[in-house]
Amino acid sequence: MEIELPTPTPYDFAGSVKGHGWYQLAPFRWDESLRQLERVERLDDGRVVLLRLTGRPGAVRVTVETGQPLTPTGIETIGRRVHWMLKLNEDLGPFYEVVRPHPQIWARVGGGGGRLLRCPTLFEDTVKTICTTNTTWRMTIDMVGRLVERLGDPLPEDPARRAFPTAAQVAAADPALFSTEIRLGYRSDYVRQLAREVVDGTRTLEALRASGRPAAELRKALLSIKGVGEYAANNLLMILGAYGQLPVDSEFRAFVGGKYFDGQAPTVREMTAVYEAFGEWKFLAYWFDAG
DNA sequence: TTCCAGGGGTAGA
DNA sequence: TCTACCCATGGA
Repeated sequence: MEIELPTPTPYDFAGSVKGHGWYQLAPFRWDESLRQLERVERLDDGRVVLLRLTGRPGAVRVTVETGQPLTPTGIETIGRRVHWMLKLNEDLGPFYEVVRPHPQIWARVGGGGGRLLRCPTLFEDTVKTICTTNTTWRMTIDMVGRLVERLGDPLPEDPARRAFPTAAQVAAADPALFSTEIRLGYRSDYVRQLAREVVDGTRTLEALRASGRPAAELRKALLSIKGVGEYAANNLLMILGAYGQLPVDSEFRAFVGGKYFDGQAPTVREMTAVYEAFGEWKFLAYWFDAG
């Protein structure tokens, strides 16, 4: 069956999805020939379905591969999650205005990009962000792939493809599995602790997705997660739609140092000052400045 | 062998 | 607030 979600104007489906590496992490998969984003998704009732997303004029089409018809609740759930993942609710108009005078950045986002892909739950985005710290992107892809492969629910029609594990599934997993199979390194303890906190209710992670919360409040909550520091918190603020903080990591240092400081070793304060004029849109300005 | 990759926690100042 | 040191993992 199919669901059509109206999109803002301008909107570039592929540009937005591929503007960030998240589309390369399981259970997302990008089909370049079809320009289609796929994702195995576990619904609240435990059913596992395959979503195929494609850009249409004025809309995103969601094709749901499923043996049995979806319930109205299931359809509503999928629509809501896809809407969240694609950030279709955000008003990027002010961002476009701020970067319009910058030809290089404007060329990369002016046609409707900038709605960087996120996951249906903040739990998944947080786990993935932790898996980007102190490692290479290649290893992040592998770590997330193993997490999904070992703990996620299989798609009935193709059991090799799986959904992202729920917090309950991560919390209930045998700890030995992490060291022998999933191999997140020291990140395993952070991920498992977060999953336990979510399951036992001591951390109401998904509540942070509610709109209207001040960025400072979100930031404080995110930094209280073990394994989430400055870089990870600012990356998650971006995920949540707050773009006023920069993700200062080795990539940021290399890019800003190379482009604006002739390869010298500026301080973090000097580097972040480069994007000061972009105000509440610093993250996206940096992101598309870097390419 | 050593270094380090899209860092972060902790102890000690 | 700042620094030194440690942390699993795997590639260079």
